[in-house]
Amino acid sequence: MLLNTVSTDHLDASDIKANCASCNLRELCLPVGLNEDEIEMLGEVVSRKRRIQRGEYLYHAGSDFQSLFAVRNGFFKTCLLHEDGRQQVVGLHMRGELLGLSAISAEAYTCDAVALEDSEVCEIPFVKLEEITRIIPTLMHHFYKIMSCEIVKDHDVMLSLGSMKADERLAAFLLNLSQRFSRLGYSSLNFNLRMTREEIGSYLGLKLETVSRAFSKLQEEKILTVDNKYIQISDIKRLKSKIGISLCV
Amino acid sequence: MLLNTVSTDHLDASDIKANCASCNLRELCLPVGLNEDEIEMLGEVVSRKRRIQRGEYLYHAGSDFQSLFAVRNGFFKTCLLHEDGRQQVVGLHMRGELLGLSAISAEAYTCDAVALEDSEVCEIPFVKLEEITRIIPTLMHHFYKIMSCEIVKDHDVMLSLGSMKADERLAAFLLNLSQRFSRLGYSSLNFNLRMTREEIGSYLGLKLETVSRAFSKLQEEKILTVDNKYIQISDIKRLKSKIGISLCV
DNA sequence: CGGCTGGTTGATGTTACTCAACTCGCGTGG
DNA sequence: CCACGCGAGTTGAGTAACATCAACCAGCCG
Repeated sequence: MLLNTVSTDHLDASDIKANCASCNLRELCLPVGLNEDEIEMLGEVVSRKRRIQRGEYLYHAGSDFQSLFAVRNGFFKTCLLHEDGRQQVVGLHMRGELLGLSAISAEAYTCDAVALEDSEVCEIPFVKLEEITRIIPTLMHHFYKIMSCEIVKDHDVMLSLGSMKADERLAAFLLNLSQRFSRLGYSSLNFNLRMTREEIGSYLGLKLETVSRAFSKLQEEKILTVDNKYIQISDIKRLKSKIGISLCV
Repeated sequence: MLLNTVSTDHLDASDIKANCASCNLRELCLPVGLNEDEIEMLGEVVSRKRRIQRGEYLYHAGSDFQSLFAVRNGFFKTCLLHEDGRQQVVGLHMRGELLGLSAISAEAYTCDAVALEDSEVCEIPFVKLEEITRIIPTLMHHFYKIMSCEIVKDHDVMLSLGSMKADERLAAFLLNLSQRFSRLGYSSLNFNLRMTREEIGSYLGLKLETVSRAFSKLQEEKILTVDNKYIQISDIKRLKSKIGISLCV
């Protein structure tokens, strides 16, 4: 198991006032579509930046829900923990994405959020966000969209878990990552995985050995090159065809 | 395949003006927590009731998103369709639940919604709903909760698909149904399934034969009695222990 | 150096899928 | 009326896919 320290809730040296106006995620995160004044207002609500180290928990399942978090930098997983210690990864979250949406319904976090690398988040007290969504219709609309989008993403995962074979799931997973990296301006063909084989497996409903074998299989088929966590996609067309066509067997 | 007729979009004899104030789902559906005036406003927005026959589509994946739908009576499945014709059921929806939330992000429905029995829905034009959520903070808050709840439900399904065995998945599924029936005031121990073994299988990531075998197994273990679609749970404690404990093998 | 974590690969076991036969209930048409 | 086909469900036998168990390697850190 990971040797995690629980993230403390007090302000420390790593806490910095956030500023949406000057943030380079303006086009991806909550501020999408807002004018300068509105972004200023949103900036007032977004209370502060917080640094979270690799392996550290941003929040724990069951703890009191106060805030959403926007990933400003880094990579997180969210996971449900069984009584027996095994975990199901239910989400992977990168720059510009919101964490904690599932907590709104229960007024407590419903899963654990763990940093997969040293990360930075902006804390967004939900009560305040709710207030200003009333004042800024664009923001409310966008927030509805973000939540809806989360549901769509979950459906995609359900599709993958429910009706794909191991290598198809991995292909779908890699294509999804590829697309998200590309949206952030990174290469869509070469990237570093932030998570272990076990975490990928947990996300895809597979054991780590199966994930490893699926990687080897895709490599044998010359679709990609794997060097530990570094992935180079060499034939994205065939990678895509894994999802669409191999289902038609 | 089902011989479905596509639901038409024009008003016909089966369309009746909806009325939230007098609806017996007030405590479950959108009106939760609203006062009389607010419910009146909401009633103005909820445009009309629509009857959907068994097998009929409420909406199709890809078609223009205009409205959410509240299930007033009956039972729906939502599903994603593969190119090869196979489908993944991503949701099952009963009285008091909202349909179409995943469409908000894309401005088009992302899945098909099909009635599993003769049903009634209230149509809620989303633009109008959005307007009044600005005016009625309680409604906005509740709508956020509903969307968040949808995400939580999806996570539960992902947990089931990703890390449970066939009979555990079925147990989790039945317990979920049981709970939802009970919330609606129906028996939590005897109920009729509205869906076929194939649809259950699609929802749980299993083949219909496997679902059938899982039912037989639970019956052999004297946990429940199966008579075609009619289920009687005779030992709910052991049914529950299927999910918690058999994971610890 | 030795121990640890993360990853790969092989041999074997288990689960669920596939294919097939059969039943039951229902509706249709000769 | 019964024969028939059809869809839904159950059950059995054989098989494919994934899990499990185990050995091994590489990199990292104390």
